[in-house]
Amino acid sequence: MPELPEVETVRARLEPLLAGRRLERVAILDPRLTRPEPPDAVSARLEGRRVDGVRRRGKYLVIDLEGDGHLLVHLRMTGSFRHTAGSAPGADGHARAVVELDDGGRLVYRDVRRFGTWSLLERGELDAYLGVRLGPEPLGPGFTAAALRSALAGRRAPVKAALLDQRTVAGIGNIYADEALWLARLHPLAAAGELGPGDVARLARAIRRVLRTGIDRHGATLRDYRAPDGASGSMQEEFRVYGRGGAPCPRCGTPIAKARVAGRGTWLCPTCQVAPGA
DNA sequence: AGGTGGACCCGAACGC
DNA sequence: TGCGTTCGGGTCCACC
Repeated sequence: MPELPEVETVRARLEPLLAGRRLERVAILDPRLTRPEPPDAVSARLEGRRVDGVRRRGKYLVIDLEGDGHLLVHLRMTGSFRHTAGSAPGADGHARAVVELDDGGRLVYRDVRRFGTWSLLERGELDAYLGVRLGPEPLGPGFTAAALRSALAGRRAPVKAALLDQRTVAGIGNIYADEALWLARLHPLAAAGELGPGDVARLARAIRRVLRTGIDRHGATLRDYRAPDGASGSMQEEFRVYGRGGAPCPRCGTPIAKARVAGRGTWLCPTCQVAPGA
């Protein structure tokens, strides 16, 4: 659900609301959110600090705080922010945290399934934390066909499993993995390490293209995902295979098939996406 | 060592 | 209609 394009959309909307603001009051309503840190300890360290900016790395939101602190937010499946200019009600049963800003604005963090996480990292901890978890940014200069080729080399896992591994490349989830593999005409079960240089080059291009389109469309709103102003994305209208079992492949008309790969629902065109060994 | 599958969570969709 | 069951999805972790 929130994958790179959705998180980037949230980042872009959050940045102007938060940059330069001071966090006056922070109420963490669900202790799961900051686990294993006690919620009161985290809110005490957040209160009174100014926000320097809001960045994104993979699917993580990085809220930079004065004094080299970083609030690292992962929305997982259903996390979302909702901003109101005044201290309007807003906090329903799924609110997990409420932040009051020094301009009178209020930010409510909601998360129906409670998988999302807030981690407050201090000086020097951020790079180590992200470094062991994330590969290159797919839209940054470090993500080239050669880089992807070396990340996939020798791996026997299905290429889809490798794409879902955030250390291969950061920010791809189930939806954009299926879309990128369709665009690159690769079967999700193809062994990652056995793709040819041309396959990998097509895949790298396809990844960048589906993610850029996702950002242009402000993400995909299937159920829960919303931007902080409540707006929906429209990327779901651009899906070629994801969730479209039985519909004709936009390239060849063959009905889209549904399979299970790496434990995930997987949609593909059985004609244009070449099966392994075929 | 690298890959796989279950746990976590809960609303929605599904099946009888 | 109403109830119980299954599904999904990102990441971590135990297991193979």
